[in-house]
Amino acid sequence: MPPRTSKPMPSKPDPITMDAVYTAPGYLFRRMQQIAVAIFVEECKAYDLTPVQYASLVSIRTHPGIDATRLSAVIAFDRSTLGSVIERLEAKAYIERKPSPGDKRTKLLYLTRSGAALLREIIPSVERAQARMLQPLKPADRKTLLALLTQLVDLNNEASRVPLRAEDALEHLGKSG
Amino acid sequence: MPPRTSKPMPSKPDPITMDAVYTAPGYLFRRMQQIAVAIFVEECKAYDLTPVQYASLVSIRTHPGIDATRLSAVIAFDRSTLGSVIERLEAKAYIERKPSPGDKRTKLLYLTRSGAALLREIIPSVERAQARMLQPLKPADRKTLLALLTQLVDLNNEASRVPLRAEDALEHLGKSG
DNA sequence: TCTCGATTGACAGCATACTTACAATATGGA
DNA sequence: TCCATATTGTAAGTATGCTGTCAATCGAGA
Repeated sequence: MPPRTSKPMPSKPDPITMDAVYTAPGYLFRRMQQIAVAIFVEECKAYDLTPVQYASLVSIRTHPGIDATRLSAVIAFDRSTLGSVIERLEAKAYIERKPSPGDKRTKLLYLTRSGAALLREIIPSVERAQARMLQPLKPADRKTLLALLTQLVDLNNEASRVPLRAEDALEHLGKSG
Repeated sequence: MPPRTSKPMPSKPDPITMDAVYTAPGYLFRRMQQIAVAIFVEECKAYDLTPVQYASLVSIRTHPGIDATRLSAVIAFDRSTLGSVIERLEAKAYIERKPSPGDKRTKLLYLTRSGAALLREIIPSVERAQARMLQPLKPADRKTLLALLTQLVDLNNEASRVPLRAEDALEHLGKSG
């Protein structure tokens, strides 16, 4: 509860408003990201998994044997950040790293049995979290917001430091040589 | 949309899609935040100021003599994070910390002359950055997105770990003793 | 007035998210 | 074949963003 002092307001010099911050798109995006992470963590706290770790696990399940660099392109993290994320997931025994037979530089990523199990279990919590983020809006507005955001993120893809390179960039993973 | 083709992938086993990630609101918020920061930093790189530092400077200009805890409420950072932000701003000589006459615990924050000057200079770059974030959308869609996002952030305020407590919570700053 | 609970700034620790740099390795072209 | 170039994982460094904890201080009620 904010302290509600009901004093008469004397002289505050020129109350320049905070609107330059509060109405800026960048501020709203940061706030919304903060809120989204808080909701995710709260809903999933029984599993001790962060949003980033969750996205990584889903990607590894979708692309078993992917390497770290390609994984970073698929979920739009930079390689450095992803390195420590992978370390933590490996420490928790949700994934395994195996040396690539063809390339001594790369290590291939696989879900462990326990990682796959966790993923199955956590999905309801994740869905609850995702729903809660948009809950306050009217259903029609949720659809509108998601559509506009999807569009904007896609059109701005190249503006980010680590653009998303979706599955198309990974076709060679399926090839034989 | 990112190139998310549903073409038949030959030798990939059971191509579980990434849609569970890509269409999740939380993922879109994270992506958009990434993009927004990248655009801000790029437009403002001549000034070496981050979005968070900018918001802090604006708040201190609006509320001269604010203390760190109240500043954290006004821009919705937690106190720990803000501590290091303030340190950096002080190291760059954009702000000063002065002991509070009434309360030995708090230190009051003020813009320096150089901080005020920087703020005046950087505003065009910040506005360019904010505009660029929404640029790819049609003007009507920009308005819609901003309106929905403003609404959502406000309605979800309490869900974040550090809810925004706007100027209303700061009335006592105007008091004399 | 005195004491207890709250507040404040500081610190340690963890987890993104980015930068640059580097060694090991791979690859393509002369 | 050999070399210039590129890629890969890793590391160090900076900056949010959160969790705790702590000592100093403040303020309100007994």
